[in-house]
Amino acid sequence: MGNLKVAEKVRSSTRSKEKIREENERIILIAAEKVFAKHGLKGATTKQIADMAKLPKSNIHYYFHTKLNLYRCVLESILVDWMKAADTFNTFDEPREAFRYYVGAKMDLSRIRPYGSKVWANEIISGAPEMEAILSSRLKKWVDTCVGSINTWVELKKIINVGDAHTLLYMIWATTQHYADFEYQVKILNNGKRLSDVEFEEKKQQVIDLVLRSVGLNP
Amino acid sequence: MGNLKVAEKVRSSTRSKEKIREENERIILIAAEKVFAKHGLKGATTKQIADMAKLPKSNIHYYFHTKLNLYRCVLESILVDWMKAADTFNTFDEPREAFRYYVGAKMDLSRIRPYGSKVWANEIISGAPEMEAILSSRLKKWVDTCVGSINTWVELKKIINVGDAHTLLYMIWATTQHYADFEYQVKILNNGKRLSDVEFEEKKQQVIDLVLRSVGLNP
DNA sequence: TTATAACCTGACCAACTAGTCAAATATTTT
DNA sequence: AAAATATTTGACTAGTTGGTCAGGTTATAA
Repeated sequence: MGNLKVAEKVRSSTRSKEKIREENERIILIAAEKVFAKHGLKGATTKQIADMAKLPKSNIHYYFHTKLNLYRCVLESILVDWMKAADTFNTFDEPREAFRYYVGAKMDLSRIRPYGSKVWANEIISGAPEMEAILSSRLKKWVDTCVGSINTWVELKKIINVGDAHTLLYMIWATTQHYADFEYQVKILNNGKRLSDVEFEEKKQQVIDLVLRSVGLNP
Repeated sequence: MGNLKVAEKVRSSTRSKEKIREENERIILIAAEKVFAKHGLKGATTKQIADMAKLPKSNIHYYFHTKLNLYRCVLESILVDWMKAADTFNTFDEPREAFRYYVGAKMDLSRIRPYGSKVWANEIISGAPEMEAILSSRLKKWVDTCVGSINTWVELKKIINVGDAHTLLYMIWATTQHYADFEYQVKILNNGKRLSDVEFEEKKQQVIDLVLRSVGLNP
């Protein structure tokens, strides 16, 4: 009887209410990210998300109430990683290092979290109805800082005059995110084979070199 | 009586069966492109397309039978413009001109037909279920030719060694299409104002310069 | 003029969808 | 042990969706 009680307590502590919620929310968020990436907010169905998460549909609504709310939670969690990569840009004073590590971080993010990147892309393509606030506040502020850094580097003749610094940022975003958002096209044009880890590291270095040369730096 | 007959004939010739079909198909394709751009294949509804085209929903089905077929027709019509821009690349023997005019053509396409670019992006993001055949045949062939040209230029020391030429092509595609696919983000980061024609021409030139420098060419 | 073929569209339907709810089960607190 | 709280889930519903179709109008060929 004593042993049984211990056994129960162990089981109880490994599946406590808190842990249950934590784990289920995580499972649902991962499943939702995949489904939203493939079909967008409107095209995704809660049934698909439930099947992907291997949970009954009611469970999805129990934890996240509505599809729109779940979608917003997915976007938020992507933004965290996005901003984490963004931070690397301001970690370095020299443009060579700033670009090298930021582009590298963005490439890594595309590799590690391709579905997240696709959800973000889908959201912007469809008019950013849920992201507009974040874009015009947090992202705008970060971009302004970056543009300032780049302009300073131009003034100090550390990099070539690129005109509007936004253009350069967009090139970096677009190119790095291409490997996530367009990964199916990349795969098809790579003779149907997904890029291996080694191949991807090669491409990452090539993208870094392209970016550095584009601002007049010798890689 | 004779006059009436003439009047009828005029009206008849301006709205002949052939013209009617032509015009309605055009109107529907344009409307569908917008709606598919915003919501993707699954998320778009035939009702939305009908409303956008200011036609009854039955009319959409009369001309295109199914949503999937209409979607395929939209994709096909986009591919035509895409390949037209692609042709510019092989029109020039010198890399400076080839890149300059190809990047310019792709930027123009993003400006002129942003919804088309978005539909294409959506299709690839969602796994290219309808495009896979085209990508692995027509597009693959074109890309192979381009890669060949770029490699030749590298061998002739006309441009710097960029490693895998695909990486460079992806950078060009991603950057130019960014101005169409992410135009809402571009707008928000441009203080909420859409790029004017003059501004866009500036960005186009900046993108061209970035690309040229990235391959070691002095713009 | 008449017959035929193409165009047009409101009404309809079967399938699907987001979200609800009540009842059952499991955990935690008292 | 019992009460309170949280999780689980099948069954259900109101609204939406792609697609059909009959019966109409309009253009064209005979």
